[in-house]
Amino acid sequence: MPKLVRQTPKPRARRQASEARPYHHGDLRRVLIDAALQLAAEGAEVSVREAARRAAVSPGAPFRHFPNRDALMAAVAEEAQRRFRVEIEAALAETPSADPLARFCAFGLAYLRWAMRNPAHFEIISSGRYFTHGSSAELTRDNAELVALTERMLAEAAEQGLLWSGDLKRIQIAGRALVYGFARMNLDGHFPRWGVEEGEIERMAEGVIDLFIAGIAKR
Amino acid sequence: MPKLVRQTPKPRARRQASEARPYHHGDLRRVLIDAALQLAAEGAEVSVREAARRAAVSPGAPFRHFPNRDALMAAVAEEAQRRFRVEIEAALAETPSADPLARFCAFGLAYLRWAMRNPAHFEIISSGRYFTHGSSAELTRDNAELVALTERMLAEAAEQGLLWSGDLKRIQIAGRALVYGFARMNLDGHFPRWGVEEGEIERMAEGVIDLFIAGIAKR
DNA sequence: CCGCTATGTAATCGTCGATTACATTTCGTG
DNA sequence: CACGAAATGTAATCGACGATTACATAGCGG
Repeated sequence: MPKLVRQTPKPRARRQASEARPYHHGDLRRVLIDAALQLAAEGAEVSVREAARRAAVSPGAPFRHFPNRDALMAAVAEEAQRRFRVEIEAALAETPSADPLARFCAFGLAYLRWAMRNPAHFEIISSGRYFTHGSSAELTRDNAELVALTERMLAEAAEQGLLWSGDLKRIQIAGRALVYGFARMNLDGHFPRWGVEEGEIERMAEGVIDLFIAGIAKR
Repeated sequence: MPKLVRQTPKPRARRQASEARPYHHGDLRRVLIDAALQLAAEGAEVSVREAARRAAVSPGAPFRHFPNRDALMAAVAEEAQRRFRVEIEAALAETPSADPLARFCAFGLAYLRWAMRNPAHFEIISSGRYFTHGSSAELTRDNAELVALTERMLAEAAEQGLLWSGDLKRIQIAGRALVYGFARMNLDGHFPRWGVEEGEIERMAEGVIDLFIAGIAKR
């Protein structure tokens, strides 16, 4: 076995013209984000070095694209958040009900479903432990849009006299705490301790959302 | 200033008989747990080495008491959980109301107050990322007791006809998701993004709990 | 064609968790 | 009381990681 040799592309072996790689590696930034996303999805620790390994690149290379690990994680979070938002909006598009509470319910369900099917991505987005959250304007904006979405639903519901309480902010926070808490209980492995079986979780999510809606609806 | 010298007890300078230190350092295990707790409370990363430094001991010493970092974190979690449980029970002792829903409410408030005043400890207990949760029987038992406590309250409330729904498990999970989610939103720094001011949080916690109670109460 | 900039490599540092060999203290038992 | 075993701590070392630096190379534009 030859002793590990310098692994630069051979001097005059030009790349095939077919693939237009603009630079040495060809958008290493993108490849690193994807590698990190995959790492997260596998439940593994996301390290800059491992992402570099998967991109077949030296350990120092990523730092040309991200000043530090935090910045890579922030980029990963932005990508995950984008997917999250797309899925939520798709689910809402499939529920064009006129009833604002029905849409509120659909939102909660889509939120929980995505969180439970993409636990690692959800964690990166929401936990605020992988990077400094103030840094990403895109993340903040994306999140604010989703918040505004539910605000509108609730305001509409209030206008139509569907709610018994007029404190919309309180309802808003409580609703978010409910779905966020449920998602995190799943993420943090609380459900086995609570006697909730694996296959039972998604049904329980529906039940919990229904309970909340019934709790705020006019009686 | 003298150059940091080996800090072993002087050869024949026997310790005062008053304090019975059984071994070299005198319950290093205890000191390490306290150091780690303090580290967490400061918001710093909890590393075995730093705990060892604070205990003025070599980096390898802690491994005589904990097989690995996880085990140290588990011990820290047990200590934190113990304090958590003590505080909850004290709060309930101060609320000897006959009304089970009032006690349920007091439980939720005590839960949230502790979580918001000891964020790092709450995180270690609940996040399941600092150690493998299956390992600590004490933690599991402690938690199960608190769960049983709220179960009894709810069962009592149902007996007295205070609830409109009979699905106690669903109510239980929803209630837990609500307080857990609220605590984690605070922990994960979500509230600034939600326009909730720092001083407003505790009041909002009360409001959210009241909303939930009102939502499950007989109408 | 030449030089500038973007990008990647190699080498290095300090920290961490973990393991091992060795030293010292404590304790129980004969 | 002495001595050996067990408990406890130290020192040295390993490999992985994040990060920085000096250097090399590819591609673009004047």
